[in-house]
Order: sequence, then C-alpha cells, then structure tokens
Amino acid sequence: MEEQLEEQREELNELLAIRRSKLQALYEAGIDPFGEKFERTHYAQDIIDNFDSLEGQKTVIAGRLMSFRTHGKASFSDLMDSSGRIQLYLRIDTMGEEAYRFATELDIGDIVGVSGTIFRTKRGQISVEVETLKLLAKSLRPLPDKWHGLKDVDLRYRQRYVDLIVNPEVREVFRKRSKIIQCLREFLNERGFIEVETPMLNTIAGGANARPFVTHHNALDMDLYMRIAPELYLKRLLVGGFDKVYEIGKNFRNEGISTKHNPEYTSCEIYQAYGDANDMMKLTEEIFAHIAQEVVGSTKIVFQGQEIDLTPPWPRKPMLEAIREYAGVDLTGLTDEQARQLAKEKRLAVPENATYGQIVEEFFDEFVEPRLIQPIFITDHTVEVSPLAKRKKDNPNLTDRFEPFIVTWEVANGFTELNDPIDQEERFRKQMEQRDKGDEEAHMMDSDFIRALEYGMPPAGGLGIGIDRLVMLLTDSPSIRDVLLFPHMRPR
RNA sequence: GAGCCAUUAGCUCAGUCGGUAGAGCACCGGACUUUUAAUCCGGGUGUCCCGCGUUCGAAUCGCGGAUGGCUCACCA
Repeated sequence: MEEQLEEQREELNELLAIRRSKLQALYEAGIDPFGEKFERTHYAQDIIDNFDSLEGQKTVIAGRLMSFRTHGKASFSDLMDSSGRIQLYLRIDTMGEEAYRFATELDIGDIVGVSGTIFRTKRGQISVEVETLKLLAKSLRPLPDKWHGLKDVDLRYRQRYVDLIVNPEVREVFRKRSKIIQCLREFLNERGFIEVETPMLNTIAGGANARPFVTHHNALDMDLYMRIAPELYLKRLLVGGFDKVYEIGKNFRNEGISTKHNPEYTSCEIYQAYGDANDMMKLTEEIFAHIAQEVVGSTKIVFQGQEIDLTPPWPRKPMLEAIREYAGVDLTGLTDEQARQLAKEKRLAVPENATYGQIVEEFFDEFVEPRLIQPIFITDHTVEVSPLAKRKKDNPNLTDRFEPFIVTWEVANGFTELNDPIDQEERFRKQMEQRDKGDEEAHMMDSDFIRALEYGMPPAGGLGIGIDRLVMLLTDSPSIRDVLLFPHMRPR
C-alpha cells in the first residue's frame, strides 16, 4: 500500500514522465527500446590504447551514453563501457537526417551500440565518428549530477548500480577485490592446496566465538545455524586425508555492524597437515606480500596516508610481552584474582567473574592493539581464549597461536591445530561452562568433531584471513562497506 | 545498544531574525557542423525525512520517531 502510493507519486515526477513518454514514442515508431544481442569489435579503452594503429579504421562499440554536447547539425557524446569512456562524434552528414535526429533525442543513461570510424578531433580527442547507432536499452531514470556524481553514502550503498555507473573509482575497488581473491587462489593452488566447500547451514555453529544467525528448515522442521566459521569442517578433511585445503566463503555473525564489521563477511581458511603455526605465519607474510605486489605493484602500500611495509618477515611478539611493553604490566602466570586486581588498578572495565585469559585480552585490546600499525604477529594467546589451538610445549596455559595486526586491525588468525581429542573435549566443556554462565559467544560442543579427532588428525597449522579487511587495506578503503558491493542496510 | 551530527528539486548543495524556498548540473523549448563541466536565449520541475506541538504564521523553535554517517560498546 505504502509502496503503491510511493510509486504513484514517482509517476508524477516530471523527469520520469518525460522518459516514459519517450519510451511510448519509440514503441509507436516501431522501435524496440530494449534491443538485443550486439556484437562489438572493441572496448573503449582498446581504441584509446591502440589509437595509432586503429586511426581511420571501422569499429563497433557499445555502452551507456554519459553526456551530450549538441551543436545543431553535429554533436558529441561520451559513451561508457566496462573498460572506460570514449567520445562519439555524431554528424548529420554522416548519419543522415533521420538517424541523426533519433540519436540526438536519446537520453543520458541510454545504452546504445554504434558503428563508426576511429579518428582524432581538432582538439586531439580520440573519438568515433558514428555511422550507425542502435538503441539497446532505454533508460527511464535520470542519472546523478555528471560532475558531483552520487555522494549520499546511503544511496550509494542501497543503489550500488547507480554508484557503479557514476563513480568509476568504485568499480576499480571491486575489480581489485576480484583480483585479490584470484591471486590468493592462484597462490594456494600453486602450492598444492585444494579448494573445498563446506556447509553454511550448520546444526552446530562452531569454529569461532560468535553469535550465529538461526534459520529454519521446513521439510525437516528443524532450526539450523548459518555458519560462523568453516574451521571444524576443514579439520575433518585433514582427518580424512586431505593434506592442504582451503575454503574462501562467507561467514555469518549475528553481531554489531560497524566500519569493520558486516553481518556476512568473507574469510579464507587454510589448513596444512604436518605443519604448525610457524609455517602458517610464513604463509601469511608471503600471501600478503604476494597479493600486494600483484595488485598494488609493491609490498609497500599506503593506507589512509600512512605507508605500510608488508615486506616479509614481519616481527613476532608474544602477547604478554607486548602487554608488558605497551601497558607496563606483567601478567605472566597470574591467577584470575590477581589479574582482576591489576585490571582494576589500570581502570579496565572487566566482568566480576572475568578469567585470566579474558583479562589478558582486555589489556591487549586496550593498550596494545591501537598501537600496532606496521605488520606484526602477536603470538602465544592464552588457552582460555583459544579453545581450538594447541598448547605450547613449555607452557600449557598458552597456545601456539598468532594474530597478524596491520593498521590496528586483526587481519588474520592462526595456530597450531589442537589434534588431541581428549584435550579438545575438555576445552569444549570449559566453553560450555562459559555458555551456561551466559556467554552466548562461547563455543558449542561438537561431539562429531571430537569423534573425528579420535580417528587421528595429523599435526597441522591453520590460518584464517579476513578477506574484506585485506581488500580494505589494499584499496585504501576506511570502511568495510566500501569493499562490499551490497553491504547490509536496514530496509527503507 | 549509547552519544554527537545529518536529512531541502532527479543529483550536488545554499537558505539570514520564524513570514509557504533558491543555485549549479540534469530536464523541457529555441539557436549553433570539432565540442569536452561546450556556449547563448527562455522555462523551477518541491510531501523542505515523518508525526505531534508552540505560534497569527514553521524548512527554521520544542518533543517523539525513521534512516544514514562518525565515535564508543561487541566482534573478525
């Protein structure tokens, strides 16, 4: 009802009404306003790049009309295709009166196919002198301001199609995103990793601390969770005998939305049997450096005005040492109570029943994380906050885990995988206790995963990379929404 | 979830002290056969985010709401 009213109101808008009447006129003239298959010989950018050899030759191109400069019996127009823009020169003498009139009555936004001759104007502009022109799609809505484009961020995200038409740098970001993911695939495939797909509809949402989305399967009449991480499935594959696997895909977390968080986001999880955290750190450095080199052209990149040097090797620092350095507090070997006391002294807000591990995290987040600009691996997380990571040989309270930080963001997470089913079951039990205490993000018990480990999982290193943040970093984008084609928005 | 800010024409934005709204682009009509933010002449196309209130009178002031942005909280 509301929507119908909205539509009726829009029908009244003069600009829309004019386009509709032009559409009607086309039908009445026997012209199909929505065209058909059209064979091209060139992209706009091809013509510009190879002008010297193409000058004087015929070409057939297609795209969207982005501007008109009419001069009576001759006109200029800019045609935009996926490669870029090229100027069209329309001349009544070349096209004939009827075709010329038809062309000049088109609108900005219309999609056309043209054939013509490649030439350069007096002013040096590479152009196509149009001989024939065919309407391939009538545009019924006006495009945003040709100079200012579309700036309203709300509209840019909601109507990304318009954003992509008028803001070419946006297209560039998503081209890079595609290239980054392609590079990552190639890199892993070349090293013998195989790409797999595991379920996104889970009966147990495992592999991470996060609140899941719940959905419902009608035929089975049962609730299912959208996955929060593929980890436990991928490790089952190590049990099954795949040595090197990875999965690139969406995870869904029912949590807050911010410039760094979208409810659905893309991760790449990588597992390597017979390896450990150390191998995965090396792999992380190599991946970041390789992709930066391929996509940006250097391992030194600029993010929001600061130069970031991704060249390996990256420094490594145990978390407790980092806290000692930046907060001036040594938390090594404290009891829960002692840790809580220290937190109080440093005016850190922690829950009454906070555990040692949680307090270490708190200190880290407060004092260390905001200072980590250049790439660094923070290692040796507490066992309490790392329920899937193997304990360190020399200290069972810590794990053989690492998180690389760049521009204060955690860009990945990896560890030597816990392959001891007895310890894993114990860790799950601890998590269940946390869950019972009201921690909705604590891990769920996954008995089948324990069963898998009981068959024997080779020692392994695992790594999860946040693809969106990697893309943000390499495209100099301050918000995750700038690297998601359709970021989550509340419906209007 | 909390705080701050924003919302005016299709787009980008002005709008003074409270007196029913304006520019550029786009659009419509006209001139113009090498322009490129083409130019020149003419035309303003509107639920001022929504609702309630104050007032003779609200885009403007107050309250409530919607959406978005930023910061914080949670998280990757």
